[in-house]
Amino acid sequence: MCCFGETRWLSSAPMSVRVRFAPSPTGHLHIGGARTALFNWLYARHTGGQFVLRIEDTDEERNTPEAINVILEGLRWLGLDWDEGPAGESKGNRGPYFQSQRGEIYARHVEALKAKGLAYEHEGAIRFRMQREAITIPDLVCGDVVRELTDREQEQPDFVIVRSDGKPVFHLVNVIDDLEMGITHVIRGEDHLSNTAKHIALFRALDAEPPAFAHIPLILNSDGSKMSKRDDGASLDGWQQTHCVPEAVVNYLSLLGWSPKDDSQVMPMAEIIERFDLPQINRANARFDVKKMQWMNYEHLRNLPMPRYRQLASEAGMDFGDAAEDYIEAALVTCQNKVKQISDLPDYCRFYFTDAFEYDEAMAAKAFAPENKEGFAKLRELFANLESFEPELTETALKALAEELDVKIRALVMPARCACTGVKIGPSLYDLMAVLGRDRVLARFDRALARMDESGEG
RNA sequence: GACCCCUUCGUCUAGUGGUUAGGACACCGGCCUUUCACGCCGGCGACACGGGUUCGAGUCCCGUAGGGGUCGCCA
Repeated sequence: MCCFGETRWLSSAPMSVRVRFAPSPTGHLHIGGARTALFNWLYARHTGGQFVLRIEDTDEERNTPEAINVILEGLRWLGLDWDEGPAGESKGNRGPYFQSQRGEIYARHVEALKAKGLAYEHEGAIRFRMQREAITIPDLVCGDVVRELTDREQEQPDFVIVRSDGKPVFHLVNVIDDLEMGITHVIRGEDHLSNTAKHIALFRALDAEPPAFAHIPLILNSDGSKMSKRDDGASLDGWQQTHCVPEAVVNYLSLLGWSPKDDSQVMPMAEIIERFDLPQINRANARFDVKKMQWMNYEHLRNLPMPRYRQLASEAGMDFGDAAEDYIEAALVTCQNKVKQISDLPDYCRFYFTDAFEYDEAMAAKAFAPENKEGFAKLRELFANLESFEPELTETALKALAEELDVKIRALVMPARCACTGVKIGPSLYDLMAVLGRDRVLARFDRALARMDESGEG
C-alpha cells in the first residue's frame, strides 16, 4: 500500500503526458492565455510529462517577431519553460513549432482526406465531410458533453478546412498539429468546448484516437463581462511592467478555476506543481480580482530573498546612488515587509540614499512645533553620546528621555522621524536610524533644529 | 435563431444527503504600535428561483431565470 502512494498520478496518466500551449501572436499575452499556459505547464510538471509550445502564426497580418517575442518573454517571466518549441533555434524533434512552416504537413493530410472521400472542393475551398449525428465529447472537466448540430450547421454541416486562397483553417491545423506532435491532453479554454466536436470528427477521419480534453473555465472581468485586452489586469504586460513578483501571478492564476481543496492560498511554485491535477478544476467561470492579485503579490514580495528583492527594486527604477552593498541591503531589509508593491519603494526609501529631501510640510508643521524643540535638542545630545546606535539602545534611550521629560514618546519620535526621512510614514524609526548611522542622523537632526530655530524666531 | 457550459458571501472558493454552510481577498470595528504595514481578536456577508425525489437537499432530478461560450473561407 505504502509503495503506491507516491505514484497515484499514474492512474490518471498511464502514458507519458504531452501537453501544449498554442498561442497566436497578437502583440500581447492575455491573462487568460497565460492561465491556460500555466495549467498545461503545471500538468506537465506534475506528471513528469512534456510541455510543448507551438506558435499559431498563420495570420500574417499580426505575425511579427515582436508579437512572438511578447509571448516568449511573458512565459519566461512567469517561469513556464517549455520542453519543445521555439528557442532561438527550435528545440524538440516534433517541429517545426511555427504553423507558418508546416504547410506541407497540412497539405499531405488534406490530400489523404480527399482521397478517402472525406473532404471535397466547394467554390474553391475545401470542406470536410462532417458527420450529421451528435458527437459526445468526453471532457475531463465537464464530463460527457453531447454536442448536437446547431440549426445553421444542419443547413451546411461540412465546414471549410482550406480556404479558397489555399490557407488551411484553425480547426484543421490545430488537430493535425496535436496529432503529429503526439499531444495526449488538450487543456484549453472553455470557449473551445463546442468546437471540439469538429476536432474529434477530424481526428477520427485522420484515423487517430483523439487526445483527452480538459476545458477550463474562462476568466472574466470583475463585472462578469468578457475580458478583453483593454480591461484592468487583462494583459500580462501590465503586471510585468509594474514589476510584480511572477510567482505571485502564477499563484493567483492557479487559484482561478482550480482549488487545492483546503485553505491554502499562498503557495510556492513547487507546492502548486505537487498539488495540481485535473480533477480539482472547476467548471464555472471566474472573475479577475485586482485587489486579491495585489495582495498575493505583497505576500510573495515580503518573502523574497534579499538578492531578488534588491534586483526587483533596481528593475523598478530604484536609484541607490553610490551606496555600498551592505548599506543598500540593510536599508531594504527595513522596507521589505512594509512596502505593498515594489513600485512604491523608490519614494518609500529615498531618504536612505540622499540628504537632499524636502520636508513634508503638513508633517513638519506638527513635528517641528516649538513645544517639541527643547526635548528634541536633548535627544540630539543624548544620541551624540550613546555607546552605539543599535535600535535597542536608541529606543531605550529615547523612551527614558521621554519619561524624564514627562512628554509623550511621539513628541520625540515625530521630530526625529521627520528630521531623518522628511515624511510621516516609513520604516521603524530605530531601525532606520541604525542603518543611517549616527553621523548622518545627527546631521539631519541639526538641520531640523536649525529650522526650528528659524520658525521659533519668525 | 440553434447548440453547449455554468449558478454557495461583493470576489475567489470549501462543501460529494444530516454542517451553527468553512476559509481567503475586500470592507468595518478593536488590540498591538513612534508612523505605515504585519500580526491577533471580532463584525458584515451566500446556497438564483420554482417544482419534485427523500425522514431529511447547497448537495440528486426537472423546469425557469440569469451569466458565459459556440455555430466564419478569424484564431
